Formats: sequence, C-alpha cells, structure tokens
Amino acid sequence: MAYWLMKSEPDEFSIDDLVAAPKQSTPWFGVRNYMARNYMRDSMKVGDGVLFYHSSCEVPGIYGLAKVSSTPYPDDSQFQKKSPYFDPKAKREEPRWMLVDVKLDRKTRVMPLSEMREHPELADMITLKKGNRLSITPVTPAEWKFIANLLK
DNA sequence: GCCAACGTTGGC
DNA sequence: GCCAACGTTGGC
Repeated sequence: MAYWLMKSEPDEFSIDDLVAAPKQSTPWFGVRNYMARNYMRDSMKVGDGVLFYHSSCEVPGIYGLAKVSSTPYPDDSQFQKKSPYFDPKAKREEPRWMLVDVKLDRKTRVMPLSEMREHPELADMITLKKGNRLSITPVTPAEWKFIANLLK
C-alpha cells in the first residue's frame, strides 16, 4: 500500500465538498500535469492512503484523510468544451488525462503547512521542498504514520 | 498583489 | 534538440 498527498484549491473542491459528495467520493478531475497524471494512471492502487491538502487559500495544509477508491479511468472534463479543463487535443479513443476516485476516510483537524514545517520528521516531504508545485506527490509510510498519529 | 520556481510551447 | 518566452502554481 502506498500513500499520497493530493492538493485541491478549496474554491474548486474542498474537504466539505467531499464530505457532502455522494458516497463521500469524487473523481479527482482537472489534473493537467503529466507527472501527477502518471501517478494516478500508473502507480495508485485502490486503498492507497491520501492526505487531502488545501492549497492557495488562507490556511494551506492537510484537512482530512482519504483513500484511492477506483482504478484509473479517463477524466471526462477533458472532453467537455465548456470546462476550464477542456483539452482540444484529447480524443475519446485516446484520452490524455486519467484520474482515480478519492473517497473520504475522515475529515480531521487542520494541520497547517506551517505546522508541517515544524516537524523534522516531515522535512523531506516533497511538497515541503522549495519550488515544488506538483499537485500529487508520494508520501512515505513513515510520514503517513507520523501525520496520521497527530491527526487522531 | 508579488514573485520565485517550475512546466510547456514553439521557433529555429 | 535547444532554449527563450510565456503561463501557472502557490506561499507569503
């Protein structure tokens, strides 16, 4: 089992949107970065742990724990002309953008980015590294365990 | 709003 | 294949 940190802007899709979603599950639509796509398409497995992270907001940080809840399938928004995520080069027969479903495990207290930075145990997290902008990053089992323990 | 850092595009 | 220009991300 692997672990991941997945960023979402709360204006776009928040932890409360996930709480309110049918089956508390959502397709992780809108990723348009190849490395992040490859993680979803090639590496994620059903049951993998997800740290649900809010970015570009007042208090960036972890807001909940979730799980990967589907195998990969095409992101439908790439075909929707009216969507901001429309990709004119994507074809139904040959989709470019794949996603997985993410299902809520539980909403937690907020663990702000500032708090994450205080823990030496988390210093090597990819998302804390200078300049990193990737919206999906792997998390080590030790990092997951440490964070989950603080979010009990 | 600023700006550093990064990814993508496109001309050559 | 190189690389400058541009657009985006995301913390502050």
